[in-house]
Amino acid sequence: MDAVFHALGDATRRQMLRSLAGGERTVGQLAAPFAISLAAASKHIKTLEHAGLIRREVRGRTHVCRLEPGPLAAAHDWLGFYERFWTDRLDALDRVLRADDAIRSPDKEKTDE
Amino acid sequence: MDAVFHALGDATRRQMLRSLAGGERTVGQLAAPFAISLAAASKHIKTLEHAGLIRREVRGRTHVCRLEPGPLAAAHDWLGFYERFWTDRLDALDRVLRADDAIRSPDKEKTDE
DNA sequence: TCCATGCTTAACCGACTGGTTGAATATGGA
DNA sequence: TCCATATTCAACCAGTCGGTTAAGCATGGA
Repeated sequence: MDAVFHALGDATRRQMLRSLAGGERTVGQLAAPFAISLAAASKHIKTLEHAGLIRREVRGRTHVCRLEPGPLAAAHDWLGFYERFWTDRLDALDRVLRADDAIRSPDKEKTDE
Repeated sequence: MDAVFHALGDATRRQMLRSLAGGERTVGQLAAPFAISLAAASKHIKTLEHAGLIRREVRGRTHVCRLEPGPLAAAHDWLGFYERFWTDRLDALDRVLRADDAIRSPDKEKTDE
């Protein structure tokens, strides 16, 4: 989990994942959009691989990468735990607006406890 | 987004968020479970604050923190973009199992392109 | 066989990270 | 007023990060 969030905490790597969402990409293809050396890109890719976010298949002299969605799903689930906080908040706002609009009953924002 | 994922990329900070899911916590309360100095905990909290994940309210000499769900929702949404990859994968598995169970029609795993 | 291609590795650099300790700041209470 | 409490700030340290350049290693094709 540490490795996953850490890997996601870099815009270059997130863009690489976006690219991989379009299908398989070689290391060179992944590196192309960025103004960095191939060595630097290679490190980014290794970071993604280490986090389990991509899988690499060596075909001849090219390394073909594909998205590995498992860790993304795990991170999504982890964040999902907090879903009630933003939905609750919207519900609370909704209640306040509804009450305010109708009968003017003061209703304090209630943020759990 | 960089700051958010970076903040989440540390187990200590993630545990602090979990604690805050239970309601408001002071800096001291957030720091208590960890075998680190208060100064170190203060830095973690500042990191969470900088990422917009928490809000701080100074009450007298204590600093009370509360969860700020917005960036968590944003991260959740960002990951949601990839949802089709793990659901697709499950769908594919489902199709394979179903076909395998019924009529034995070979169906290659299809990972988009 | 020889060379271009695709990519990794190694060594290095400046910046940042997570941790420390010690001092500073500000509030609350006796 | 004086002290304890709650917290930050400043300086420091070792380790990691993202980047570089230069060299190395396979593979594919002429």
